[in-house]
Amino acid sequence: MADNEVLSSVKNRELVEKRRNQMIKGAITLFKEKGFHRTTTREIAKESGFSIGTLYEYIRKKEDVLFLVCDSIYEQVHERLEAKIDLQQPSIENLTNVIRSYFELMDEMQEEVVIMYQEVKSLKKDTKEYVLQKERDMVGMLERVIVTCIPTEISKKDAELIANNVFIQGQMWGFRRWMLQKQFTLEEYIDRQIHYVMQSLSIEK
Amino acid sequence: MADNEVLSSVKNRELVEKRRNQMIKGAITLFKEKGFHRTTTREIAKESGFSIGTLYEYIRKKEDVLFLVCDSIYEQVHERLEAKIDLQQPSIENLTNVIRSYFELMDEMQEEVVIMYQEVKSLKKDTKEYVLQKERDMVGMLERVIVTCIPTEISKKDAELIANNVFIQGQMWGFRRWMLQKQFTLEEYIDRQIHYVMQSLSIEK
Amino acid sequence: MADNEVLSSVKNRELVEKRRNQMIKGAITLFKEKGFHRTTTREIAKESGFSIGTLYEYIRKKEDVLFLVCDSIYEQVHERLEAKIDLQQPSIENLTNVIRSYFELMDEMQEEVVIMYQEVKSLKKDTKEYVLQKERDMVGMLERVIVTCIPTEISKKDAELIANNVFIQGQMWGFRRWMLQKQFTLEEYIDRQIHYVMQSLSIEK
Amino acid sequence: MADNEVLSSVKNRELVEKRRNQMIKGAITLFKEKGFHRTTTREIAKESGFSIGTLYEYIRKKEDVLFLVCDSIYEQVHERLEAKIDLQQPSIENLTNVIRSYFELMDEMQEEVVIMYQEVKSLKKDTKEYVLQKERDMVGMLERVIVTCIPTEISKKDAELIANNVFIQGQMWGFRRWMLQKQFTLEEYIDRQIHYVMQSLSIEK
DNA sequence: GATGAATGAGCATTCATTCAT
DNA sequence: AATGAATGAATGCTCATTCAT
Repeated sequence: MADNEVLSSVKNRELVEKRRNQMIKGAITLFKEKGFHRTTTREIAKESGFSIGTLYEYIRKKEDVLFLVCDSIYEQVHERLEAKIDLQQPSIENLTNVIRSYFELMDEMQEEVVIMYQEVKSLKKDTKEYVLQKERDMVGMLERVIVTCIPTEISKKDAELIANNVFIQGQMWGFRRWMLQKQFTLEEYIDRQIHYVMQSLSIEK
Repeated sequence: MADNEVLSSVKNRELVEKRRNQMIKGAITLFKEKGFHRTTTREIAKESGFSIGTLYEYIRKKEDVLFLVCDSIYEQVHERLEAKIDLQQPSIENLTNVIRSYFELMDEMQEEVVIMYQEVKSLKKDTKEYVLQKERDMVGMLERVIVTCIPTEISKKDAELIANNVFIQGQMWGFRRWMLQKQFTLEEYIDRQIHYVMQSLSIEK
Repeated sequence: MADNEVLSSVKNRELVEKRRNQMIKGAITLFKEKGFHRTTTREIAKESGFSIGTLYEYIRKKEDVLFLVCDSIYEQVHERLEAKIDLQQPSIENLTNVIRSYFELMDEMQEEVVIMYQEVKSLKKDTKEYVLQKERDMVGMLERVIVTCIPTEISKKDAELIANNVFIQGQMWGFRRWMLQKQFTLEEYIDRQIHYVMQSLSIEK
Repeated sequence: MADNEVLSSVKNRELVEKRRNQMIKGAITLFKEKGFHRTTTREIAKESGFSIGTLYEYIRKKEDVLFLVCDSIYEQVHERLEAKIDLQQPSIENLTNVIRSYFELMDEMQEEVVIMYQEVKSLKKDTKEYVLQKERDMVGMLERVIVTCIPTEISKKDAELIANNVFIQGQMWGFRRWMLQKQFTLEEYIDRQIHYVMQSLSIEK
């Protein structure tokens, strides 16, 4: 984890992790409701279950909370997605499973994804770069699975583009829910999108 | 236009329109740089070429500026896209032209699109709903073109999904430029995406 | 004056001067009581007769108030001292008059002098340098009067040293009042100190 | 010493003294750099080599540290000056030696003297009175040496005034170093000032 | 209609001090 | 005796909004 990118006055490692988890949980709740800018540090502290003074024992700036939140979300997505991929042997079925898992994950983590989507831009250059790199990694993961699993040849660029498409179609389910979730069940959405992806990869399903 | 959703103390219609256009132009410049929350009303007034007092003669709340900006952007996109569509007779070529035009437009208006993307959430319920309706309209336009132009049958749902995919693929070119624009030229991007869309529509190209 | 070293959002020159004078007056009252660090910006605003928001229309940082205060005090001392000097023809009597005036001035402005004495160090490098230059100028004035008024020759260095001695003996009357003002009346103090200075300059009185 | 003016939770006398010396040393280092108000208790604890909790075992308030520091500085000055005086028989040479020693001491302890000069005012009434009494004592020492060493008669008042002058001329070397130390070497400064003092005392040198 | 000075609620952040371990 | 995590009052500063001219 990258918690250690953010400086803390408290030395006890375990405690730092514990408090930061409280903080991340509290902050996500609030960011969902009102976004980063409209959430005050006092609210974060309160929601996290400690005082404003204590909050600042574990971070240096309000922005650190946002970074911690973004980092944590990616960490979770990454971890859970990797779990699905690692265990499997390359095969078409495998590919569809991964994509399906990814979509399901995006469904479960809708709110978190929306936060990331809308707030990453508020990070300072360095930390933003750090978080975007994580996003690149995730797209990279999808790309690798695509390349590995399909029997046909595919150019690097095409793989990359399709990986990007899949990636944001997953996110889209969450941040365009007001449009999509009225028309589709999750199942339908996943089935159709996978169908089109397979077509793109010239695979009859 | 929906300028009249936002109340103004000034009665002279023309003047209101003129001032609001200055304001929108100024605000877009600033929002591109620093986002809505980090831009102050004073800055907006200055950039627009009038005083803070005058700014508040034409709006009621800071949020009104954001609404005006979002509305204006959609208006522009809508207008320019409609121009492309209206003139054409339904045909496959026509469809690809529309999609191509849309992608090109998204390229030209990248920054504006990013603003919309990241700031709409800051609008209050009512105005947000208004803006999102515009987005629905645009997706609807794409959907209609798809349905009209292809010779094959396609279900409402499939058309809708593909329209949504195209819609956000266009936006993605702008807000994921840090990823895509390093790998693709606009031409390449458009060609590949259109290719996949056509595949989805079972049209050999 | 150097008011213009401190930026103000308000453009009306006269108003700026008026408000800053209120501010300086209020701040001096408070700084006398509790010093710069223990005085809050809110207190300064209140004592000056306006709101905290208004205070910050006329300064950028709390430190600006201190600078304005220091600058204003020196300005006054300088002005009043110069008035005494300009009008007179060089003569021994003249010299004693200037020194006497200086001591009397230091007596009148005791509190202000104490503020300067104890708070200048809190200024940032640049502004501190600016204020110290004013102090150098004042010592320079005394030095010039000494050199001009006495008939005997005196080295530059000696004149400078004596000017410095006189300068701080004047200040000492204020900031060591707890010691001196119990033992001496102002008259006595001035007479004795002038006596010694004249001795230093080898002038029989 | 007056350490016992400041209450400590720790009972072991030796330990208290040891810790307080660490504290005073650390605090002086920091006060030189940034003054009392800008130095935090945490910094003092760290610089002293122990934790913030431990710091508060040996003092009650932050101001206690300042008192301890001021007291310690005076103690040192007093002690070292007394050493010079005690050993000598009254004589003119003796007087010049004491004054010379005092000036040399002020040179060595410049920074400490500046701290005292600028921070004593931050002490609460009682402790300030205590520290100022020490200053009176020191001036008294100088006064006594003057009276004792010169063959001529001198009034109490004149002796007091000259002692005060010498006292602050010594401090002035430190706190006006930006002005004086560019023009004079320590030797020159001492020689000239002693010369003038002797003149005041009507002693041909 | 235009201006810009005034307002004060609101926010991020700091830091002296306490107290359980 | 020593530690350092926790606390929250206090503070500098910002900024949307108003309103007299």
